[in-house]
Amino acid sequence: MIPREDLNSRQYEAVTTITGPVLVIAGAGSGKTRTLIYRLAHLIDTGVPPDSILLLTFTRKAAQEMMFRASHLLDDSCQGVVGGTFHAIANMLLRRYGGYLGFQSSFTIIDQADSEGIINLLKSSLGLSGKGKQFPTKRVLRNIISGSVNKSKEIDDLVFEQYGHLSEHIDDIISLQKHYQEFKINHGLMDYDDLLVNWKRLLEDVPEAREEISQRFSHIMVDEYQDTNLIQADIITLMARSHKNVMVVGDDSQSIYSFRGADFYNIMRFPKVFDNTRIIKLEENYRSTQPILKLTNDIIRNASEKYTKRLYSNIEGELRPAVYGGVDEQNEAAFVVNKIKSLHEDGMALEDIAVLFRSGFHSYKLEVALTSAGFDFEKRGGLKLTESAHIKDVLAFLRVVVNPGDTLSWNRIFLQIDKVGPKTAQKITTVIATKDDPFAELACYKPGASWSEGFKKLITLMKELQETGPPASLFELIMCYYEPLFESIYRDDYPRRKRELEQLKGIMASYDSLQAFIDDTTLDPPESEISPQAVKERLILSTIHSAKGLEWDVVFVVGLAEGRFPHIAAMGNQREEERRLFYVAATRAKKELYLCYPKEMIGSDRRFMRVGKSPFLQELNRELYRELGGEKYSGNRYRLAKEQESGNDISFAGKTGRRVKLSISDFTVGTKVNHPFFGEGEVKKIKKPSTLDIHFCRHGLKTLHLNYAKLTILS
DNA sequence: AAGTGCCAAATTTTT
DNA sequence: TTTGGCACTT
Repeated sequence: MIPREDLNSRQYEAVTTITGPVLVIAGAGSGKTRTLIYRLAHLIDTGVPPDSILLLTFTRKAAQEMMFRASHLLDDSCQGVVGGTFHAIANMLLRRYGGYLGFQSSFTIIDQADSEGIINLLKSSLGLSGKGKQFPTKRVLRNIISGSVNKSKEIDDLVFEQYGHLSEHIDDIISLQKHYQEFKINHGLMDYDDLLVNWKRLLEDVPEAREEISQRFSHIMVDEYQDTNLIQADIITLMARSHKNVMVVGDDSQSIYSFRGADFYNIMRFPKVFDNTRIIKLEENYRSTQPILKLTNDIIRNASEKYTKRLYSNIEGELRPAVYGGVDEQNEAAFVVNKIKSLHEDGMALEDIAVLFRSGFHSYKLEVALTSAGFDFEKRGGLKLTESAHIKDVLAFLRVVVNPGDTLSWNRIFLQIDKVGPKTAQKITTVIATKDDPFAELACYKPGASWSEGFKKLITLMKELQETGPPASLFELIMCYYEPLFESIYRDDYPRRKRELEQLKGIMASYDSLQAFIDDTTLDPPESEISPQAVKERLILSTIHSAKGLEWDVVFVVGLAEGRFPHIAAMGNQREEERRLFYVAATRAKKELYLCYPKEMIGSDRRFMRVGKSPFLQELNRELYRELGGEKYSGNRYRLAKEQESGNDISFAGKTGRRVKLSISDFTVGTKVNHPFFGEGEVKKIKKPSTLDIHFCRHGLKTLHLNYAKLTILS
């Protein structure tokens, strides 16, 4: 039996006494996932076979976390429980039942970049490229095309309201969309949306499959229900229709994936879809101290649309959250590094600290500062290993072996050959890929004189690859061919990429089915770091999106500046979503919360510009936080931090290396200098350790630090 | 017509 | 760090 003494009465009720549909609406840190896991335990205790229980979540991280916590609480009894993201489950089911829908025996799942690639390809072949101004941007187009899946009646609104000037292109857009769908079907490709659409189609159109699947999963539980889109909600409804053993858990204030079609109204609809739904509200917060909770409640207070929950906490603590305004990004980073240093010295484990930010690149400055201060960290969000060009190159070989109709991968392979450009590659691709046996076709293809040698090598490789062995040996074969090409393509950072390929080899070695490997690398791309479990004692840097559902003792949120957070282009509903994003970030903190922003940033025009604190910070009640900075950190301590930093890391001050390092004695009042951003200026004042006041013709008076500013002396 | 090389520009979030 | 455009070469 599983101990359940830490459940409150309502959670206990949800877990044990309720059968049939349950909707749990719960605030941040109220033990949503825990309730799910206890229910899982309860089901297993009462004799439900583990492998007939389906646990669904939205993100990979959440799925991993959930399964980890389940295994932690249930030990071996959770073996066989099926858990994962919607897409991973969809893939599993479609591989098994896809025949009912007339799928070819092999299909390849493609990622966002691939579908954009197809769109571009079609655009040019349909004569729609060029003069791009009137045609939708990549992102708009993507929304139109993928949006058609979830809310097709809104396409017209989207195009006409927001992009009214596109109305003359509506036929082009529709034909592009049609071609895109055809292209995918003809080449055995499926994107993320297709997985769900086909899953739903299977459940709707094929009664025997629906029956079998419903019986296979007699109990369904969904975490983060506010992140599901309409199709996913429909799938849940269809799957649970016969037994109604479904429990969903969500928090409307944490809905941050609407850009993907997630719709938190699904929560409100749930009781209407399932009769006799029991609704349970969990309002006690078990995560954060009262002062942090007060602030986070204040963040969401200003939301224009919300379902009021009054969160309360019984966790003691007096420390109010802190707001720190740095003079610039370096200073902001220095503050975070200093604070982490002192926390760590006081005995706080690094893995209990996290730094969160809006976008992947907001942490660049901090990453440099942390590295030079000797901290090891793990970055989450941003580029994944499988998204980099060299990995995709290698994967392309494997993908054509699995799915010979995969035009995109063929194209990628041909492009690697010297003297073959986009046109030639496409020509070969169109000739061979539509045939029944592209490999045989390839062997007969007559290459041009200038690149016949490389092409012959490719043919040899492809022959060898077809005599399939285990994935690891395929990798060896590919590398024999690819490595020489690879060295010449990526001369600059050859070693780093080489290391990543080694990593890929390690991952492949653990698979014995090539198909499984290909699917996993698309649905569940490995992080670029090696064995995340092995290294524990590490600080986490993460985008807020990837931090969802997790918690740390101490949380820093950086980059809370005007124009950066909320994102500059976010208006209306999107802006509300940014606010919820901020809410999610702040509610990750258990004991201490620091909100930081730089007062000066480098704008897109490569000039410094002053920015204020984020509007979300401005509207907060002043009494709920402490304001740090001013005296304490802009003074000595700040300079100290900067000097330590630059002392450890010369490359930061003069990355180019050719710049002679100037010392304070090289300057006198009146020295004319040049600065890469500010232009020409004149030294006005020399301050203590190595700081100069310089008047710039175009930007006025600036205080610059010698170790940082890339100054050259003009006279 | 295709391929190469260089410089400039931009870079939200994720299944 | 990767992509796009432009001029130049094959």
